[in-house]
Amino acid sequence: MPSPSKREHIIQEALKLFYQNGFNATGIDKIISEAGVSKKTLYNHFRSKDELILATLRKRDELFRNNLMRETERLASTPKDRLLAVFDVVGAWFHEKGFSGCMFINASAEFSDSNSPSRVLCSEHKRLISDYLENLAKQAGAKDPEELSKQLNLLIEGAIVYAHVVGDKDASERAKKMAEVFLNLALN
Amino acid sequence: MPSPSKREHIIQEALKLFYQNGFNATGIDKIISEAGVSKKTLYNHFRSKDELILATLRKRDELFRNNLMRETERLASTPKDRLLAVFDVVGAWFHEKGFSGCMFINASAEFSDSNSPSRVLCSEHKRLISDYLENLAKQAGAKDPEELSKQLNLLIEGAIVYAHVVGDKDASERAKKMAEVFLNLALN
DNA sequence: ACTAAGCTATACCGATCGGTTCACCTTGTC
DNA sequence: GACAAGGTGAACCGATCGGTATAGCTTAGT
Repeated sequence: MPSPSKREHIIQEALKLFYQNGFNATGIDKIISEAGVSKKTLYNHFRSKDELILATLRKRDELFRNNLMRETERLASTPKDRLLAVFDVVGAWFHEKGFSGCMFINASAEFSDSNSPSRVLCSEHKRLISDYLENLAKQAGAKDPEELSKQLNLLIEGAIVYAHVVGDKDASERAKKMAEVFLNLALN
Repeated sequence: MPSPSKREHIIQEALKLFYQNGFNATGIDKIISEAGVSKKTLYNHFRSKDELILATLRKRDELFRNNLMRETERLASTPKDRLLAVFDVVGAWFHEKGFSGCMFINASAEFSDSNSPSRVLCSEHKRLISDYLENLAKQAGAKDPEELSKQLNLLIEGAIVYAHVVGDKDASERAKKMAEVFLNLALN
């Protein structure tokens, strides 16, 4: 059977290239040369480029959300503090070199069919983050946890766009201040 | 000299295709066939695809901001009301069929070099919208018009992403309610 | 009526796209 | 030591990419 570690390695390289240069702009040849793998091996693990993209997005979702939760819970201990700490985590992300916006927003920009597996995954990713926030909001005792989580999520998306398109890396701080307002409104 | 109307027509078709299907995914051949124009004519008006993209983005910026201002000023008469009406205008945009997010966010996702002319234009577009909001905020008597405009802009970007990626077309209403909070804080 | 310019249509260019095929090499297993 | 499986590297496929060249048609200006 094909080696799982090879597969993982291909996905790792695809992650970098797709994120840095986009999906359509990144060719299969670039990926295999960067991964140091033969074309046949790649197509042994993935039926097509589309499937590789899908696997890459799944990996990104996993890594991103795991990191978000881990860092959020490391920075703060109460649910309320954590709902604010989320903005510090994304702020640190903005300042990472190589930051190129949200990979799922980027993917949604490139794939026009909103029913395609990739687009569905993008939507799912956002929903899962919203779920995490909603859970924290519940624990914090918010009146309407779903509404609060959607508000905070909207602020996060706005900050990401601002950081990426306009280059305002401090957008997370503005969003955090705005989040405090709604947090206080929701918690009493 | 090349006919300006031909040039305009090419840009119109490019606008549709680039917006609906993305920049890299839209080939020159598709554009000329859709525009009913020969390849030579296109390259008579534009040195390269990059230049056509740039001209298309400039046109989009012009059309989008003109429409935003016109509709905003049609829907409301006082500066404060107009700052809220902006969210109704983008809400109507979300519900248009063929809505595919913000063309400048999409372009920023496809072009990785943030110093490229296209990316600079994207950043500029967002700044010009922020300027418009700031002007309204000033007229409304906001304490810190620049801060308020950036807050509202961030809400707008968040709503756009939510509407496009998640498909929640009512994100503009949530953003509007959130905007009211900051509007009231800033106006007194 | 002649000319010059802008147009169309088509063929063509080299490069690259996603994907397949083939011959060979390496590796672990019985 | 034979064999199967997964790997490599390179050739190859048809299609498409952005861009150029050529030949002929239409139209406006003098």
